[in-house]
Parts: sequence; C-alpha cells; structure tokens
Amino acid sequence: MCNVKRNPILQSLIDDNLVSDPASARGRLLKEAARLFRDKGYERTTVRDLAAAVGIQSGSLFHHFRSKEEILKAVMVETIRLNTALMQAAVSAADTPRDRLRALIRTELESINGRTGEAMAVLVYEWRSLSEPARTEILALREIYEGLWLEVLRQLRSQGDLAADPFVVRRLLTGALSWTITWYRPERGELSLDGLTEQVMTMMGLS
Amino acid sequence: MCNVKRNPILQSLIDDNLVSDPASARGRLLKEAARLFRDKGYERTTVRDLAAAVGIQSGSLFHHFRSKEEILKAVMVETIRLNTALMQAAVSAADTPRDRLRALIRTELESINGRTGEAMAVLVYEWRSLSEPARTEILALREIYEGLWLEVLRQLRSQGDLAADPFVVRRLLTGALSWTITWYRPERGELSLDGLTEQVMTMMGLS
DNA sequence: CGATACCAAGCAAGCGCTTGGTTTGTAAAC
DNA sequence: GTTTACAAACCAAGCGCTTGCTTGGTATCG
Repeated sequence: MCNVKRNPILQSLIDDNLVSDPASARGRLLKEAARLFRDKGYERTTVRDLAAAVGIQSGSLFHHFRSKEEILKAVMVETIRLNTALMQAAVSAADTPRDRLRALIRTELESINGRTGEAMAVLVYEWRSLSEPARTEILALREIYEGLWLEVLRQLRSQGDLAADPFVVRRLLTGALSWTITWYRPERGELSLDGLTEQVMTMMGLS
Repeated sequence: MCNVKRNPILQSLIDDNLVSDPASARGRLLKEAARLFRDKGYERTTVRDLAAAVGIQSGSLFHHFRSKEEILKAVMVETIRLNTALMQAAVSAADTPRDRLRALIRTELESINGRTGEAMAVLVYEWRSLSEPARTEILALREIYEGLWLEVLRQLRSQGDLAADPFVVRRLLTGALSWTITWYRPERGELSLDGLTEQVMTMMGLS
C-alpha cells in the first residue's frame, strides 16, 4: 500500500523473504528488540519489555518466536543478510581498490551508526548470549561478509598501498569501526559520516 | 612471606591499598569475578557462580561486598588504576613521540591480552551493566588514562607524523586494540605482541 | 468455519540478597 | 600457658521477587 521510498536492496531482500518487512508485526518486533538489546543488553531485556515495546502481552510473543533466543538470532541473521547485500553493492560500484575500501568503510560505518545501527550493535556485542549451535550458524554467515573485505585489502596490498597484513588490518578495522557506536554522534554535526570515513582512510595513509 | 617476583608498579599500588593483593581473599575473588564476567557476561554470572569459584557459599560473598554490582565496580576501578600506572611508566620510559605511542599501544595490548586481560575486557564490554552513579565514577578515572594517549598523539601531530585528528584516532585505536581480545591468541605463536604492535604502527604509516 | 493473533493467569525455576548462628584467628587478661 | 573476649569469616536455609515460558480461552477476519 503506502510505498514510501525504500532502499531497493532492502526491498529485494524482503521480497525474497530473507529479511522481515519493518512494517509487519514480526519486523516491528525485531526492530524494537534490536533497540532494547543494544540499550540494555540481551540479558537485562525481559520478554515483558519486548512485548510492551510493541504493545502486546508477554505470552503473545511466543506465537511469533519459539524462545527469547530465537528473537536475538533473528535480529542477527537479518542484519548480516542486509549488510552483506549492502556491502556487495558498495564494492561493485567502486572502480579502484582504494575506492572499494572507502566504500566498505563508509558502508559499515553507516550500518553501525545509521538506521540499522541498533541491530548492528547487537550483532557485534551480544553474540556471547547465543547458544553454541546458533553461534556457529551466525559465524558461517559472517564469513561471506568478511571475504568481501579481505579481497579488497589484498588488492590494495598487491598494488603497494597497504604495508600491513590484510588479515590483521581487517580485524583492527572491525574493532575500530564497531567501536564508533560508543562515541560517534552523527546528529551532533561536528563530523559527518564522510568525514569520519576520511579520518579512517587518513589514519591508514590512504587519504 | 613468599615474595614471588611481582611487577613493582603493581606492588606499590597494593602497598597503597589502591589495588587488592591477588593473594588475599578479596583479590582472589576479584580475579575470578573478572574471568567469569568476561566469559559469561555480568548478567549471566550468578552470585552462586562467583561464590563457587572461590569455594564459599553464595551468602558469604556479601561479607566482602554489599552487592553484586559492587564486585563489578571493584574489578573496573582496580583495573583502571593498575593500567593508568602501567601506561604512565611506559610513556616516561620512551624518548620520542613515536616510541611513546608504540609503548602505549604495546602496553594496552598487553593489558588486554595478558594476565589482566579478563578484567580489561570487563572494563570495556560490561560497563552497560553499571548503575548511573557508578558509571560516572568510572568515567572520571578513565579520563586520566585517556589524557595520556591524547598528549602523545598531539605531539605526533605537531611534528607532522599524524595527519588525522588525535581525538578521532584515539577512539579508533581504542576499538581496534580492545577488539583484539576476540581474535588475537598470543599462545598460538603466529604473531607476538611486539609483532602485533608493529602491525598497528605499520597500518598508521609509523613503522 | 478455520486460521491467526492475541489476552489473562500463572507455573516452575532461578535470581540477588538476608538472616541467625557457628567456626576461626588473634591478642589481651589472668 | 591457659583462659577469655571479640571480631572477622563463613555456613545453612530460605525469603521475596523476577524470569522465560505455558496454558486455555477469546476476538478478529477472510
């Protein structure tokens, strides 16, 4: 019905049933869950909190999800799916390895600090709350995502623009970028997302 | 009595009652608490877990600490105190800004991945579990610590070795270094702490 | 009619913490 | 050198509350 402007990548994932429509009951719950999990942590968030956030009784949650953990897992799975797709698009739109890296950094920063930020923070900081089987499942999805980064970093290295080990650099960058959520406030206007991206590139001597 | 070799900086902090002796009852509890909090998270760790780890009943814990949160706070406070002292020593032992940065990076990596690693991880990833008053208290202590970094980064910038904003760089580094705890395994021997330090310096174009 | 979404009520288990009493270490008093 | 005194350290038991989740029933709608 109300076709508000929406990212075409997100739309195609919704059409393929890989990500829940944020307008649906399930999608709204997942969005609220991500926010609560980020703000209070998974353990401190009760099923009553989750239910209240979407205006239903706590018991009714279990019509949509079999357990509280399944909600956490769903938040993570859908977040990885969306971000992998966004990353792939960003990489293929850039021409040089340097621009590809810039695109990856910019996209990841946007994922962390933009609309999907809550879910992204949950993905990064709450995975200890997953049971072992769920953990391996998530890990498998992450590897596709990480492969994108490694390929670009290897390109940069082979053309002499990167002196350090791509593997190590990616991991240092993972920490550096995800940590921005604890301090970076885009709405304050001092530093834009593009500006922050350039700061990262500059620190790496790639400005 | 049994005077095993011990870091003199740690020893002086113990003598001043700023850090608990790891041999004392309190010190042993804090060490076990740090390990449990890192492995399972603060919320998932019960007072019964904590008590069992040092071989007492759960109720007996409250002879030493008024609440579970006080244990978390004590872990954090003592960790900051120790690491601030270690950092100050590391900085004053180096001659050039570049060496001072290297010393800071190396010391922080050691704090995170060495003996005090458990407590350090708790400090970084569990502060959401603190109540508001405890949070501001911890934050005040952190500022001394952060001041050390900023001064060295400003020195580097003023001599042209750093192009990016010191403030932003420190925050990127905080994330990059603390994240190593999730992937770096010094015991595996592929990459030493010195090697990792050099990788960070190389990434910043300061090798 | 039948499926879907929900509510009202509550259960069993686990939580942080309290309580009243016992052991243990220490050091002065006799 | 034994006794007395006393505080610190600890145990056993359990209280009051919250937790994730279940159950049985009801409203809504194609």
